[in-house]
Amino acid sequence: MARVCEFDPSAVLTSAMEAFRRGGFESVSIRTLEDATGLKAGSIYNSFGDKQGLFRAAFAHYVEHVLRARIAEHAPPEAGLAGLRALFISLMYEPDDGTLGCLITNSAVEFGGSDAQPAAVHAALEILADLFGQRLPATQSVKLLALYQGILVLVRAGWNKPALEAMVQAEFDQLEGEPNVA
Amino acid sequence: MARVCEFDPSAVLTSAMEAFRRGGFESVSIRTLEDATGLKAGSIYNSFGDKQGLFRAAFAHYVEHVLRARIAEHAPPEAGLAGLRALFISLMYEPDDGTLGCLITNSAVEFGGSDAQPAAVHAALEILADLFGQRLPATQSVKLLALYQGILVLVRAGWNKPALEAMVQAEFDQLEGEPNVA
DNA sequence: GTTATTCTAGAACATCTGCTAAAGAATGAG
DNA sequence: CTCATTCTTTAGCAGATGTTCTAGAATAAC
Repeated sequence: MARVCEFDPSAVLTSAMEAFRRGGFESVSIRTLEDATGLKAGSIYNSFGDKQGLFRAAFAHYVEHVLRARIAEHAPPEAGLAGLRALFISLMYEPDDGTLGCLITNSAVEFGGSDAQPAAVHAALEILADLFGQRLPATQSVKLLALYQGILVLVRAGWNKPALEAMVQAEFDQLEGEPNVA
Repeated sequence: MARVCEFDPSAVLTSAMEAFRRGGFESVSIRTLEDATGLKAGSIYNSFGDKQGLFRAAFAHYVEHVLRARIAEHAPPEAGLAGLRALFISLMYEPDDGTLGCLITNSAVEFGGSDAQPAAVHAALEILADLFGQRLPATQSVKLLALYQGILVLVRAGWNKPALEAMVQAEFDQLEGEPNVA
């Protein structure tokens, strides 16, 4: 019926996602996104409506292909607390030293000041909260959620990673030593 | 010898600080800072050199008058672990529901993607690390640092505060129940 | 091959960005 | 008062910003 798209949507979203992870929403320009994705501005607007639309798509892509993939890899349902431990440890071994940052954490901070915190951010945090809540009592699952976010902040800030890793190990040692009922 | 400044430096820095806490560095424009501080662009550049200079000054102002003041109020040296508990709880009772956010946490995230993470951010994190380190063993003090950052992310994201508060109470109950040696 | 439809390319727009230059206003030393 | 010095104000610049418009290219049903 008409001309077909030339680009690979998944590759484009991955590139845009990376750019947004690195610089946040505001300070990544359409020109930068052109370079990152290989698309021209016209095509971006044709495919995603506007910059926010591309961000929304990239955010969803992140939740699906980074967050959910990480959970599936390290902490599948049957892996229990050991899986959660592996999940936390994996945060210290990100490809580029973790300075890319987590798009969820970064967005929570960047949009936290505006009136309209995107619902997607809250929903993404809820995924982690649910994951922890299935394997630990309420207070401890909230603690893990906060710890998770805090670790990502510190990793992005370049904090000493061995110290963070030792802390995670000690924390899970304690968690596994206790009688815990979800 | 010459004309004297008309503005109150501390008030100006407080206003600028608030603007930066709300929106970060990048997305707060000089025009916004003019409105926030009451100064005209010319005066800002005359007094602080450039936008980064104003930010640096506002950041130092935050460390001195918000972070250090909060520590002095809730967790003076003699207050021990109970003081740290009060410090953490205070994060949930910020004037504007905490959506302003912590300038340190926000900056760690915003500048984490660039090559040059400002040294001031690391130094500010170190203040907290030292505070915790004086009252707890290493692994637990790192945990508190991460928890602190994570709580600020979650508060800024609008997360359920009573749940966070309960988590903090439980965590410190456990911390005080153990035999801890710094 | 025609044609309706969709994608791409590139230029262009209005607005906003950080920043500066020039002129006017206030100060205190002499 | 005089005058050098410093602050404040205003206007404006050059470049970047998100977005749109138009022309051209590719597709697939007919």
